[in-house]
This record gives sequence, C-alpha cells and structure tokens, in this order.
Amino acid sequence: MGRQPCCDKLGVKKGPWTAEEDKKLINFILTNGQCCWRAVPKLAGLLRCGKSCRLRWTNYLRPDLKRGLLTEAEEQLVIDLHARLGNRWSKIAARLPGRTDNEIKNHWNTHIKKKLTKMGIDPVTHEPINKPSITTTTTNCSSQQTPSTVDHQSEPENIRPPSPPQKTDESLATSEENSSSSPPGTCCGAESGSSDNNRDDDDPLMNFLWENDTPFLDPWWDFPAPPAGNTINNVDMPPWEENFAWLLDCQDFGVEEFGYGCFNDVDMGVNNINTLNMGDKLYNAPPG
DNA sequence: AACGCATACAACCGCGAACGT
DNA sequence: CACGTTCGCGGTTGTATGCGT
Repeated sequence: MGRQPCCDKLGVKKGPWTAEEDKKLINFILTNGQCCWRAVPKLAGLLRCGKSCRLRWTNYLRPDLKRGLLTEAEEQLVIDLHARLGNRWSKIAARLPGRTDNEIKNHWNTHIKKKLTKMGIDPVTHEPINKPSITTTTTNCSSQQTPSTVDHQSEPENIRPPSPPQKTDESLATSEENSSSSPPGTCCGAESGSSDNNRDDDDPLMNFLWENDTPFLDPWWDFPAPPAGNTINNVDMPPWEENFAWLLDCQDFGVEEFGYGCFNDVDMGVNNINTLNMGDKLYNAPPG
C-alpha cells in the first residue's frame, strides 16, 4: 500500500542534532510527556520529523539513560539474551536498564561480534565456529549457566544456539508477555507448539529476567501530561539533578554550545526545564 | 605533521505491526 | 473487512574520532 514518507522532506532538517534542538525537544517532552511523535516537531518548534525526534529522545536524551560503555555484566547479559532472542534489540534492551536498543545493537556490532569471533564463536548462531554442532542436549531445559559463570573462551558450550529468530516472534513475544504473570516451571514442556525454546526455566538468570519482565524500565519518566501549572516536580520522580547530571555536565553537547544557561533560556517558548529547578537546585556554572 | 585506515556511535531508512476509522 | 495513519524495530549508512604509518 502506498506508504507515505514519515515526513514530507520539505523543510525537514536531517543530520546531527544541535544543542538548541535538543533543548527544545527535552523541554517539550518534559512539559507535555511523550505523545504523538508526529506532532512533536511542530509543537516543539523543531524542523525535524517525528521519527527523528523519537529516536533522538529514546536513544540519547532520555534522562534515565546510562552513558558510557556497557559493563562486563551487561555485555554478558547481552550475549546471553542474544542467544535466545536473536537480533531483537528492543527486547534485549528492555532487560538492560538505561540502555537503548540502538546502543546495544551498536555495541554488538562493534565489540561483541568481534569478541565472539575471536573466541571462535559464531556471533549469529552462538555456536563454535569450527565445530559442526554442539547439540549435546535434547531439550531446551539444558544446563545453561548463568552469565556470571560463563566463560565463553573455555566453554563455548554455554552458548546455546538461539531458536530461529525469524518466525518465532509471536510465540516469543507471547511467552515474554505472559512470563510476568505465569509462574515459571510451566514452560519447557508440552507447551503449545513448543518450537518456542526461548525460555529455559532452569536457568536462574533467565528465570530472573523473565519473571522480572520489563521491571527495569523506570515508569516515572513516562510523564503524564502535566497539569496547567506544569510543575513536573509534583510528579513523584527521582531527583532530576541525577538524571540530567550528564546534561548538566554538558559532556556530550559541548559546554560552549549547550551553555550552562541553557535551561534558563526564556526564549524557548515553553516552560523550560529550569521550572523544574532541577530538584530545587540551581545549577551554577563552574568557572571557565 | 600529514595522511590513510579502522573504529565507534549517532542518525536515517524502510518495513511491518498496531491501531483507528 | 479494508484502508489509512502512526509508531517501533532492525538494518544500514554517515561522520567524527582515534590510531598507526
């Protein structure tokens, strides 16, 4: 069906985001919450398409994002999850608090893939590259160790080939969705059409993960649209100085560009972030 | 110091799913 | 049920930065 472009390309800016654009987007989201991405650029005064705004927010501006490289534990978790979920980065990301699918995907492609290859493990199948097959188990309730105990270098057997990721989306998603409500121990068996081998109930780590489906996502920043007063501080939220610390540090924007007074920009047309007072704490620009 | 290559990451594109009418 | 719209996902590309020669 004739699909419309996500934006009409006319007057739509592309390329790297500027600090000013970031400011506008942050302010808008903080003020209005996340809704109707298509309308966001217009309402926020951005010459971007909604898609771009959503991406920018979810991948970079979200206050709950962790910055920096994935830790060893996170990396291991990604590997383990990838073995089960395949390239479903969003699913994987949902289990790593503060990490985005894009980030994980990038990290996978740039670091982990190489790492696994070096170790003689096929990053796609998670099987040893030189071994014809490693299927030592007949069921999916195989002995899989927790990542913390996994040593891929010496024990590639720990990496179980994933179920074919292509066509098991529904079953996987369903099992995931249900996992939070259905007690463990009932999968792995004569479940309906169980080609879905994405769960290993005797895997403590995965049990934990499944049972805690999407627990990591902080609900607080899914702001409700604020009341007229727009005092987001009314919402029960963690201290903003923590979550925007990186913004305040201006590490990524460049101090000179973003400016320490960025949140005091009265020209932004919306109630700006400094109405939040950053947790009732005014930010003082450091010298220099 | 200059150049070329490799790497890492941000951003874009296209597709399919979900939802509304 | 068919169609249109919007959103989210995954693959891919572009660009900035680092490193070696």
